[in-house]
Amino acid sequence: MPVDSAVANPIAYSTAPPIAAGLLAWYDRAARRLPWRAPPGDPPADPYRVWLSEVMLQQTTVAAVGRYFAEFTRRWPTVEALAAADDAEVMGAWAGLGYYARARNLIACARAVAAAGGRFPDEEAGLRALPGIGDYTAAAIAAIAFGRRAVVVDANVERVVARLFRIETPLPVAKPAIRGAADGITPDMRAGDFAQAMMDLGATICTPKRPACAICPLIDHCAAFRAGDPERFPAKAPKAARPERKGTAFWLEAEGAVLLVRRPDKGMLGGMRALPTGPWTDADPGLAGAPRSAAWRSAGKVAHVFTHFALELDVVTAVASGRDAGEGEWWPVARIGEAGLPTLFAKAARLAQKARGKDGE
DNA sequence: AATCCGTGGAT
DNA sequence: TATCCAAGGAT
Repeated sequence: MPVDSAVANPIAYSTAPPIAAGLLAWYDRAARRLPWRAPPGDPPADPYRVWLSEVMLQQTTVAAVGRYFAEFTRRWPTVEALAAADDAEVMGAWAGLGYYARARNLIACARAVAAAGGRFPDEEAGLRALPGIGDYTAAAIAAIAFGRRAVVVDANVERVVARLFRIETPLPVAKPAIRGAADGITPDMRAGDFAQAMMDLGATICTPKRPACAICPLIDHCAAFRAGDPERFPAKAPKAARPERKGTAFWLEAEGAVLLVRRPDKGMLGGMRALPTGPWTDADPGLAGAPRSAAWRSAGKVAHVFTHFALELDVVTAVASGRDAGEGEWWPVARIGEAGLPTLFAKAARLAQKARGKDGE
């Protein structure tokens, strides 16, 4: 197939449309070197690493992904190794990275691929059918790991394209038009490099605020630059206000261990270890939902902002005389850092321990 | 189709 | 400090 030669030949853009040609020439000079990425013009990176990085990078910055990618590939170097891992180990390793449905889907996807022989599908449709792989990720893996021509549209591409063509329609209504425009500039050759070049451009030059148009390789093609208003694009629909909720987290200690629970798979922080909590509501729920009645004392409050609401969590502590089976999981306090708590509960745990330390000990 | 789902860095 | 926003997906 011409796919392989397209990937292997770094000069294959010479006959590409002008925008792609200019962008690929820039990419050959300026590509960011990233642990999961093959250098420009090189053969594609390992599909497992491409897939893992793409899932981690969903709505997540390159800087945040770095050490998680290193740790995951160290512990699970292949898709078969990841498929064989315990769920709790993987969820714990993901703790702090956010959007935990990604970790649950990551496990399911690894097992589906391993069960099918350990090779990822090399076309968009097959990839799209796997858990946690949507339109963007399917296109990205097909292009980056397999050299397929695919229209890869993430938030960077949306911004670059909206500016190039000065698309006035606000997101998300503009998505089909933006995808059509992206299709129109996607070359047949080096589709993976082109996709990564668009994302590098969006991340380093065509930034949301104060884009560095003076050094942009596409300056001669950009309608928004010509009009003098690139920062206006992409237009976006106004977003809803963020409500505030209140809740209580319970730190129950007995014999040097603290009671942890596993949250339900669906909903906030699904599938993660956590401190027991009551409801998260408009009004302060007090001690509703306490794992048992006890002399609860407040250690203070933790503020945490999620995507669609802000939470103020009152952290209360108590010491129990003994452990009851079936309440949850009694975790050694001294090793709480290894429990894989999401950030909200890691903050709450720090506060609880600080308060307990003051009490005496 | 609109809503739900985390976190931390940049501005 | 408050707001924005990032290599989106599932329902």
